[in-house]
Amino acid sequence: MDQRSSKPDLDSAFNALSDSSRREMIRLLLQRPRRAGELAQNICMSPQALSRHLRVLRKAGLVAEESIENDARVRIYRVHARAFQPVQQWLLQVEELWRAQLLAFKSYAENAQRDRKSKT
Amino acid sequence: MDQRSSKPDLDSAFNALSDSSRREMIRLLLQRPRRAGELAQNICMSPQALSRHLRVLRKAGLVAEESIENDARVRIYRVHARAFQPVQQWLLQVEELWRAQLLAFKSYAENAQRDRKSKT
DNA sequence: CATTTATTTAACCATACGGTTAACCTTCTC
DNA sequence: GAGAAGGTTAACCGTATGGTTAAATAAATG
Repeated sequence: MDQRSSKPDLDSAFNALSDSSRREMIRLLLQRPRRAGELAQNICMSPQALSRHLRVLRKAGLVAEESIENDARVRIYRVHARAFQPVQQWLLQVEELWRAQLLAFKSYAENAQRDRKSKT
Repeated sequence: MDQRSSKPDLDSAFNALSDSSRREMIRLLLQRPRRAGELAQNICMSPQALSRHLRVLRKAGLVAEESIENDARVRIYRVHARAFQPVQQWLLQVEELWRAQLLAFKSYAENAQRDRKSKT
């Protein structure tokens, strides 16, 4: 019955996206799958630091690593777009509830206005 | 020229959403604006802890507090839906780039297939 | 005015995060 | 095989986060 453990994927996904370097990495990996070193050049960060960011993204399921046949040392990173779906979905739900709140307020305001008119 | 300081709003927004308790608070506040105590009942959390979560949401701009005329002790919290827009927008951009990547792969695959056919 | 009510802030603590340096794999390359 | 290349992990350290208890604020209430 612990609420905090109900959606660990959303937690880690949102958390992974809360860092601008990681978002930039996502953006670069969306252009095309890249090697870690390639990212390090563009992000201007030490390979070690970048590797940790990659691990955060990997654990959140947002990126996947795959080997390449030529050189087994390098791993290619690719965005796993499916993992964004829960995030998108949550935000869409927010939008939906927001609209419902707007409608509720609108009808409330209209009722209040009608009540004021009938009172005078 | 510091990349990390370019989008502090997105950072704090994503970070604020990376906690399931805070997401639940958002959900409750979307149903209707509520007082802090009301949230504490539903979230099952000490008022102090909840207040800090509220501050995180407030600093991220996701919720706004407003006073109420009846009792000036209580503050009503309300979702500030506009603040979700940058987040949504960023994710939409991801989706867009993802589609571009899909198209690129598709054309690559088709070319490869055509090349194989023409070779035989 | 003292008390209760509603909530936030302060102080404290344990834990988590992020960067750096150094060490470690693994696989090319000679 | 020795060494270099490409990356990841380990150890360390400062700082941020989150919860708790206790104190503070502010206003309704008796």
